[in-house]
Amino acid sequence: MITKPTNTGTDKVAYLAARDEFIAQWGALGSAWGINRTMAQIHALLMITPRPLSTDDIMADLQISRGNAHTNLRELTGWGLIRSVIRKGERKEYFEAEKDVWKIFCIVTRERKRREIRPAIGVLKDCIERTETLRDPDAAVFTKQTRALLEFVEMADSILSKIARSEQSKVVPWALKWLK
Amino acid sequence: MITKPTNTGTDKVAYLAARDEFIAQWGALGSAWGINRTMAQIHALLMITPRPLSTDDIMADLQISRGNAHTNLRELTGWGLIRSVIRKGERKEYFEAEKDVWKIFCIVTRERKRREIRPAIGVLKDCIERTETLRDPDAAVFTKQTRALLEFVEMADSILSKIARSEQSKVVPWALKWLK
DNA sequence: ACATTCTTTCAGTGTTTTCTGAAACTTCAG
DNA sequence: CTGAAGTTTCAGAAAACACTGAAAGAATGT
Repeated sequence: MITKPTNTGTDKVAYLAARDEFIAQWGALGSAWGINRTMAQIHALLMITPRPLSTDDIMADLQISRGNAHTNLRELTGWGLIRSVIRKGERKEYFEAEKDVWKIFCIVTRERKRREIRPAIGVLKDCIERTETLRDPDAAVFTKQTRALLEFVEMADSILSKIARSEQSKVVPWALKWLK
Repeated sequence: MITKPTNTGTDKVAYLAARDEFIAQWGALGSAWGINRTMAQIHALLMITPRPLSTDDIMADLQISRGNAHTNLRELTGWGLIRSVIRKGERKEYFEAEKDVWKIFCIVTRERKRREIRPAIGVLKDCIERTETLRDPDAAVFTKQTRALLEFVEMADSILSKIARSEQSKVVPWALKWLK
């Protein structure tokens, strides 16, 4: 005899299916933006789980090895997207994610600025410095183009800094108004 | 006897060194953002070269195979970042890049919206739809969190659309003013 | 000191992504 | 129609990247 599932039983199944879909897609999205798939999936899992999870919980849920889970949890901690939680009386380490979407945005912005935008600015400045006094006509075009890029990237950088330093409560109403 | 290099000779050497550095770093930056290294390098090369280049020119310059050059040139064309130029009387196809930094930004924004943001919005909507009526408490948390994400992504999408539709001449002065 | 529990590391392996090069195809001039 | 010039495709090779699992290292309690 087949047991008739309870309502909460079917709910759980539907929920878990949607949840898995979300985790999988979030992982794929991460990939497209240069973020390791597993890292994005762990992040997704922690974002939508209302309680801290241990390394073993995550290994079991995503079907990944301890080493993989460990490395990516550290990486996420490095970004500041998750933090570890120690429960008193327990030796195991648990992890919980920052859940506020605005804060997540600010963290990612700050980190990408630090990791990629700043170094790019350095390279551009270096290229300009090394070529701006040269007489070669191709060099002149090169300098001009890298200058334009530098100017743009520096402006984008400033604007992002400003936004990421603002409160969501100030930016969102402003954005809504501006969008009309 | 070692030939003393002419001024323009040393200039060329310095320029080529800076140029190679730029191309290499632009490639690395592309990688970090989920863009194929070669595609980014070809883009860099075309951006800073004041004349259209043929597939063979690019193969020689970046030391890559015909297939690789071809594929990535098509991909860049697909993004709208470069266009092919046919010189009359010649059968070979040449390529030139969009050089206006603001236009490049708009193109990349539009394409990433289309390729990644819109599908992400689809996934989020689907997850919400499938879980919003469930009674399970974890499902409720899940729906709430995905709703928050959806709201944020949709707002970001609108703002980017608006910016990418604007003229640089309108946005830049506004940004400068706003930054003070 | 020792056992237990948990974390960290990393060499080896597996997977995914990208690249090569040669063959097939297209286009065009003669 | 034929051959030369150029383009496209794609199977297999190479490179980059990610993952596993087991061993070593910490931390804690007894």
